[in-house]
Amino acid sequence: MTAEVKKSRGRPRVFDMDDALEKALRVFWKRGYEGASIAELTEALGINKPSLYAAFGNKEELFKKALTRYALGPVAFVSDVVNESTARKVAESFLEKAAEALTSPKNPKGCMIVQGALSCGEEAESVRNMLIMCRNGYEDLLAQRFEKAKAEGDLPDSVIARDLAKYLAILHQGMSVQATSGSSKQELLDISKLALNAWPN
Amino acid sequence: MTAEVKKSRGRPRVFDMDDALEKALRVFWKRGYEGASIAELTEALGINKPSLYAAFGNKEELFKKALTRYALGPVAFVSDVVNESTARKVAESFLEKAAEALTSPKNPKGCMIVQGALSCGEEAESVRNMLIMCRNGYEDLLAQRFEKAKAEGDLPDSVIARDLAKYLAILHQGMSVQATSGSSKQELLDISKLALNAWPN
DNA sequence: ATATTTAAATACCAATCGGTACATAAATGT
DNA sequence: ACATTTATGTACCGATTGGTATTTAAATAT
Repeated sequence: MTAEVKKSRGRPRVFDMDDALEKALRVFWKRGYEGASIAELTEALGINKPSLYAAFGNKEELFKKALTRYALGPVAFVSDVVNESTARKVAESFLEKAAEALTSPKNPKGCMIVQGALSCGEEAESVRNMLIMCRNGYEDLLAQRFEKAKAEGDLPDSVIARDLAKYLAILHQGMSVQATSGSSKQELLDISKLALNAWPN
Repeated sequence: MTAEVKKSRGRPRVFDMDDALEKALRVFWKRGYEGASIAELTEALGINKPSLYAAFGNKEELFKKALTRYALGPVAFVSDVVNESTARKVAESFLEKAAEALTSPKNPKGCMIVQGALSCGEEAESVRNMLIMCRNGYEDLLAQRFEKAKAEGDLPDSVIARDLAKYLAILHQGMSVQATSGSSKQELLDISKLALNAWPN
């Protein structure tokens, strides 16, 4: 049995909401929240404005939905890497996956959570704050993982888990900027290797 | 003798161009290029639109002038630190000055060259490219300094100067994002210290 | 068949965007 | 005194912004 039960009442939607959201995600990813106009979005989705508003609410809600999709897709690796067996491997894996994701030729360069609304007008402040929470969120995830590593004796007691997490977050965010400046995956991998020389024993 | 010779012909300008440019800089610094509207700029400068256009050309030219001022002011430290006596001291000084500049309570958080137009609409692409060139510019400056250090025997031949420069650039750019996410100067200094553990002997 | 439900397409909205025409005010040159 | 030059303030420009009202089309329920 295919799961799709389509006994919907009225006129059927002519576009696929999942496809549309993916397309919207890529516009926001490339342009940022402010830089993505409704006109560019509707053109990319191949639908008219009223359809977009009916399906997704408004621009901010569309962005939120795209962001959720982004978190579950292109940056899902963040929640994966904390399952690595050692703190060192978490860091290595995190940076490697980041270098890959930030420079993939299939996608816009850089990270949507970093670049989506770093500086913006007043009307985009709520989106900016959303992204700040996202960034702090994955940093916290890493910090918790490194706390665990300390408890397990995988990391010395002397290290500060939060510092390691923030170090990785800074590297990721800096690499995101670099990716939009033209750095290649290999360059980012080289710097990742260099950066890991700072890792505690 | 005060240098000001004011035998200007027509009606005198009622505002100080230097003050105005400083105010414009701070608006762009906080809001980014797209996020700063002409309305917000004229309000901050305390002048009317025609005065702004007469004095500075248009929005993009005003941004360029503000950017030049920014480069000569808040981020002049980049050209200073390369005069440190050793590569290690260059790196230490660079990161310390960056942490200070990015979190100063007197200024908007973060770096205008990093955040001014990371993601943007099509009409701001030229500004985006300007900022990319700025970022690559100071990275090049550091790379040259580290090449010199290698030639002097201050750094081992095995290190790649460009990698060290890019590492510092990534740290700076990541720290800029962190500053806008709420990180304090002390936090950034702590991470800087940690990051320097990766420095070659 | 017909009523009901939902989506599509067109056309429109006020507000804001960056940018200017134009008349007036304030200075200097002759 | 008067022409010239430059800046100011008001009022305006077309284009674009995010967002809707309204009509029409396409499906199901009865």
